[in-house]
Amino acid sequence: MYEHNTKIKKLIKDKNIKLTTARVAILEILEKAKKPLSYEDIKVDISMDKATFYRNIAKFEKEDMINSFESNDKKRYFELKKEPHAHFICMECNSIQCIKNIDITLPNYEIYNVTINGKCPDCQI
Amino acid sequence: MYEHNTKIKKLIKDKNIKLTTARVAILEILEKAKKPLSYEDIKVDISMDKATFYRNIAKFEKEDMINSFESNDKKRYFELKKEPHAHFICMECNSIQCIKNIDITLPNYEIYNVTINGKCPDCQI
DNA sequence: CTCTATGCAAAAACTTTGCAGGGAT
DNA sequence: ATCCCTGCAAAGTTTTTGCATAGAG
Repeated sequence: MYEHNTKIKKLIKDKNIKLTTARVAILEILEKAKKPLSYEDIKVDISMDKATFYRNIAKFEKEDMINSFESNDKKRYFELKKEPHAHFICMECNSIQCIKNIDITLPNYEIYNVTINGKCPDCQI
Repeated sequence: MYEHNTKIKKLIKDKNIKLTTARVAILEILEKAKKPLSYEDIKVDISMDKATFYRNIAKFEKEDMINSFESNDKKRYFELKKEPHAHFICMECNSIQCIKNIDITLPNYEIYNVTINGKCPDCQI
């Protein structure tokens, strides 16, 4: 079973955690999305209890498989871990944009992620 | 009344909003703190209903008098508006540190504030 | 078979809202 | 006198936890 996505399957098995339908489903959606998603975004596409969702998210974070951050709509957003980048959150339209090629370093600090709040180009009057 | 803090008083009157005990109290505490505070931090020093607190915070934000951001303890933190700077939030000890002298610009974006999550120097093993 | 994962329901934590009374201008 | 502000209580939102059952290895 779960033959339909070898890549996701491998992602899970490599961490020595159990391969379940719920886990495959969450990771598949995050992979396809190519942008951060919240529980509300994800639940549209899968039937899974929210407790299961959040418990799996917690496990994925612990295993360093995903990143999360909070937007200004009070929800947490999740994405598969990939090359480091910042997130821009527009306070007008609430859109989230990935900002690559941003270079932030602080001596002696280890940086996990960067969130920038402001007004995006589309929302400038 | 409220003669004890002319600066805060002026801050409020300049915005043409009513000068109330609650408003003066909140702004005085934020001014003295010199670092971002949450409702929980602030309520220790003043007796004020949380509804009043949050309604005034909403008004202050609308009037562009304060900044706010969310930490990873799920609470919102508030500070008086001053020169732009970033906030570093340590995921280990939950401390919040103001980072000045950081230069982040994105062409066509208007930046309100920047939050950096990671591990602070004290929490590196 | 054993141990982890899941679903359901209830709780938790922080913030917001409705409403009636109080206070600033 | 008018309108905005305040306190209280109740509701709202997102995330977490307890417990019994189901499922992966």
